[in-house]
Amino acid sequence: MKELVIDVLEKASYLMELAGENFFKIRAFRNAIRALQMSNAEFDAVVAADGLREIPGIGAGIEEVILSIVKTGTADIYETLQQRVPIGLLELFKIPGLGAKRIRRLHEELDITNLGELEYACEENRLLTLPGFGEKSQANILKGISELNSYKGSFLYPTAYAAAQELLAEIRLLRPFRCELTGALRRAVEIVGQIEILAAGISPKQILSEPNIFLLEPKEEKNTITGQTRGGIPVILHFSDAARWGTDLILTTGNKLHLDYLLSLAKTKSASTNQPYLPEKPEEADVYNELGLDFILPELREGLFEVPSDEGRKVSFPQLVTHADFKGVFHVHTTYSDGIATLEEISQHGRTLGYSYVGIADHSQSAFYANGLKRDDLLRQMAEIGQINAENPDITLLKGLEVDILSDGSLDCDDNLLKKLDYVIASVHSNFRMSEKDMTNRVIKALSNPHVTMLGHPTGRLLLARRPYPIDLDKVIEACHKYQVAIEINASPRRLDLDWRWARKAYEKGVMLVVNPDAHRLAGFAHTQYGINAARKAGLPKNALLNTRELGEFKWKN
DNA sequence: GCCGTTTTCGGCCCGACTGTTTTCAGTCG
Repeated sequence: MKELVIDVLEKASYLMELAGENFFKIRAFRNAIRALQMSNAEFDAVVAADGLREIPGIGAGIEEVILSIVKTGTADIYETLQQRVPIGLLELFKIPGLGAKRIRRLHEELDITNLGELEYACEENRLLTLPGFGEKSQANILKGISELNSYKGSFLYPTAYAAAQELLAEIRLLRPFRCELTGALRRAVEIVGQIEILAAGISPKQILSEPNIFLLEPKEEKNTITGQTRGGIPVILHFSDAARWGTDLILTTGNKLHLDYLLSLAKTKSASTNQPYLPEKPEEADVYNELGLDFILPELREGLFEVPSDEGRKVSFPQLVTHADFKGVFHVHTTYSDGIATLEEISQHGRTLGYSYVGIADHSQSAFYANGLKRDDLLRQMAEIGQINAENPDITLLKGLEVDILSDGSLDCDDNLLKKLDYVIASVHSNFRMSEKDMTNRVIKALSNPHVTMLGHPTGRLLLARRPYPIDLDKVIEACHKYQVAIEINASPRRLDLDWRWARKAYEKGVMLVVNPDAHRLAGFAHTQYGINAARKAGLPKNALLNTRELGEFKWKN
């Protein structure tokens, strides 16, 4: 319900911008949305207890709107706005460089009402006729549209995973012999195109006739059922049986390169067809054993690190890192900058999670948009951390800072202050459009500062939203090794940056890695698991991650 | 529209960059 409310409020706020409503009214809506997103309280319970007004940012007006959405699924203000502004214009906000004012002009002067019409107008050079729009704007818009199109049909891991778990639970109620998640989700890939599930001891017919299993446009085909979830995520249900469960689980888990590798080790089925095949076995491990391999974890099956470069040699992995190995996490934002949890709450939460330390790292001063910490704020925060630590001997909050790397590679905080901190994360948050060479030099210069202990989200990518900025990661990794700086695997499911493919390279070069939740609220601590998934995909053992060190075992610099 | 008072109306986050201008509006983080 909370998701629906936020969705309607968000759309309404964008429509208000396009309708030219009062700027501060729009901001009030945005603040209310943020307050709802950040609220840890159970939304339905708050509504039931008539407690919406107690959330700061929600007053009488927005309360009424929310209650209407809860009751009817929509609100008058939203319906009225839709009469005034074409809803298709909302997509245009996703194009970099387009905001409300320019979108409004595209609508009023070129009669554009959706993404398709805008693309067509660009192709006909009609944007050039508008004052304020030039060739570069038009080219950038076209580029933005083609990027958006390339994201279609892709879903972030957590979105697909949550929907898949729901579906799995519904199917398991029918008591199949076995039923498991498979495909890219089982391999914990950060972006997936579909949900795949393998079931045994149940027929397609049984599933199709079960009213509680929701599938949009279900189709039965060649021993599979395809369809979509409510959220429009494509689903494939595969069917197997007990005798060849292991084989089918491997075949559906993939990926193709991994299967090609397995097939290259397999026998040919018959001399006449010359087709290799995987042995039919009830368990996955039996198949691998038959091929002369140890069991390979699903996360590693990408046809990359698990495949030996020299034919005939076996690759073996050490025990991969798990959350149980974690002693603590770093990179947590608080109410001092743009987080919503207090230091006290974070300390308590860290203890609940069984951590012995939690690293605080708010934004530095130049991050105005995030209420970055000025010198005095930082000193005040450090004092408060000292106090909380004194009162809670079993968990330690570490004094840190996520300092902005400025355009020239200098840091947004002076060295005298930095040296007072337990650790420092350096991150790029501005001026992304630099040449690869300049960006690489910028970051390496920041790494050379002796107080920097970690490099934050090294490529700035936002999955399905923003491409990484150009940067020579080989050189950056080399510099991290030289200056003894750890590289962050940012566990936000939208970032997962450093990418696991590169994390493997950094590990092989002897660079320390660290999974950072980049939490802005208590619930954000749960993102750590996505970062661990990435670390496991990179084949990292416990000792590759700083998080598995005990407090006092950090050796930042030699 | 929300908030907090100087209690019923005034203030509400800022600076850099881009592409377009020819001095600046719009966007972004």
